Amino acid sequence: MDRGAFLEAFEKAKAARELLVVACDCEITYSGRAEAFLPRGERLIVMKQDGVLLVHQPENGNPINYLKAGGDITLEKYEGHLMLRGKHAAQKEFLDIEIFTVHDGFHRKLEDGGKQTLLGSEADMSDSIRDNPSLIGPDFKPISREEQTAVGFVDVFGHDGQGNLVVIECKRYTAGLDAVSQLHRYVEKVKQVKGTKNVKGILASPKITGNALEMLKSYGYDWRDVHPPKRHERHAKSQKHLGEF
Amino acid sequence: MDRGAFLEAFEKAKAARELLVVACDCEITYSGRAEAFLPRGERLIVMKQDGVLLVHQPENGNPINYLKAGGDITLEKYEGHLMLRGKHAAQKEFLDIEIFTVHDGFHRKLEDGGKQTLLGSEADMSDSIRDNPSLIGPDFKPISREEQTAVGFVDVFGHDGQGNLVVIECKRYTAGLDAVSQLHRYVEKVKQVKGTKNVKGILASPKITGNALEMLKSYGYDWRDVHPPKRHERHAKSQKHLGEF
DNA sequence: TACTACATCTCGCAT
DNA sequence: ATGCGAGGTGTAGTA
Repeated sequence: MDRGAFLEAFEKAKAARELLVVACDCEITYSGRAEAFLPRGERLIVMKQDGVLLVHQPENGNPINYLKAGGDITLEKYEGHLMLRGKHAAQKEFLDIEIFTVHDGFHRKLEDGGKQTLLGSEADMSDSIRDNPSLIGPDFKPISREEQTAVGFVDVFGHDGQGNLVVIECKRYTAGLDAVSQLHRYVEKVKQVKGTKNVKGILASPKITGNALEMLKSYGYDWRDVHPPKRHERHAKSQKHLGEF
Repeated sequence: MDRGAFLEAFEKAKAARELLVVACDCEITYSGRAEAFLPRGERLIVMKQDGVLLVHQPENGNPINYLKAGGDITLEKYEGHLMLRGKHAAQKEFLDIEIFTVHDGFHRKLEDGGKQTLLGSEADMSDSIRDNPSLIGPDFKPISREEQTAVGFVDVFGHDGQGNLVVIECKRYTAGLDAVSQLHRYVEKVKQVKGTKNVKGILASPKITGNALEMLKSYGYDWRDVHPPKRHERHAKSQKHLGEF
């Protein structure tokens, strides 16, 4: 793909708000929330239909450089080659891509109204606990789930039928020190707002690190081994549930 | 691009570990850390040279689906169209992309040994404080920075010359409740390890939320308005520094 | 490997 | 717009 063809392709793509993809040899400067420089090399550049700009190196999952939607992207001749400039006035940032050689590329309008459905999130986990409180303990009675009460974002909130409030924080992966700190914050807040010291803290996750468990115990909280639900597990649970009747 | 050409392109790209890019109409199923389904629509699929697989919708910055390097990717005929399968045995996850129509695409070996240099990270910020302790206060004396001591990950550690140890947590953006919790964890750890109660906590960030400031004060800690360094600021600082001699 | 914390985090949701 | 927390977070650094 020669320079003229790419300039033309870019203008068409920009005007029609099409996806533009190009493999090229380039050098990149970013300035905004930080400052960055990437010396010359071959990368994949993607301009999406909403103005998102991505630069991918040939390995690793994340873009090495990017600009969010809402900026302005231009392509112009620059000292014998090309300069692709992304400017985001609102955020005072820019991404300058000096393009030396354009290898391959295309542009096209993509039609996609699809929304992904996802099962196994932390929200699904707190749903699961609310619907199956015995996962926490035989006496646990859920009151609310992910409710925006005066105490803030508590994943599951309940009581134990023995005069204690119970605050549960869920993590869908290994719980670390940060999760314990978060739980502690919620428990302290509940104690303050409800004006009681009878508040138990429970961390529910499929795993917990050693240091986190130690810190959890030092606060007097407990850990429960709970996994985020998946389809087959939910299915198995439904069967068991049906069997109970 | 017809089906046969894409099958051939895929096999060449896979064998030579080349970048493969394709715009297509597809339907996607993921199972692994969670379970997800994305109904039919037009997307951009990228297979990188290390086996990373990305699916981008025409808008938004993040891939809607992906697989990390280390898995196996195959393309085969499937019920009259194509199935691109990524399997990651180690992580027990798979990404199945049923491709109905291939629109555009190319494959190419990209040569890129470039590493990005970046200024303005949190590490740069703690460097800046160590080199310029007056950013914290006239009496602050830094001792260590990001050192892995018995106290753990403390961004900047020092004393105030008045018998108090000082723990500083840096955030390059607005500090929230999580940052205060983190600082609190470090201060408590230092008190415990050093066997003293004379430990001050300081949160250094360009901004802090109201609730975070309130929580910070309730612990008796302080906030300092510090910005992550940028090139021109560092330049200005160097000039000032030179001027001091 | 496990653990920890950063990230130009991004994204959605609620106030 | 800001605050807050999740994320299939990813990634780097260290023990």
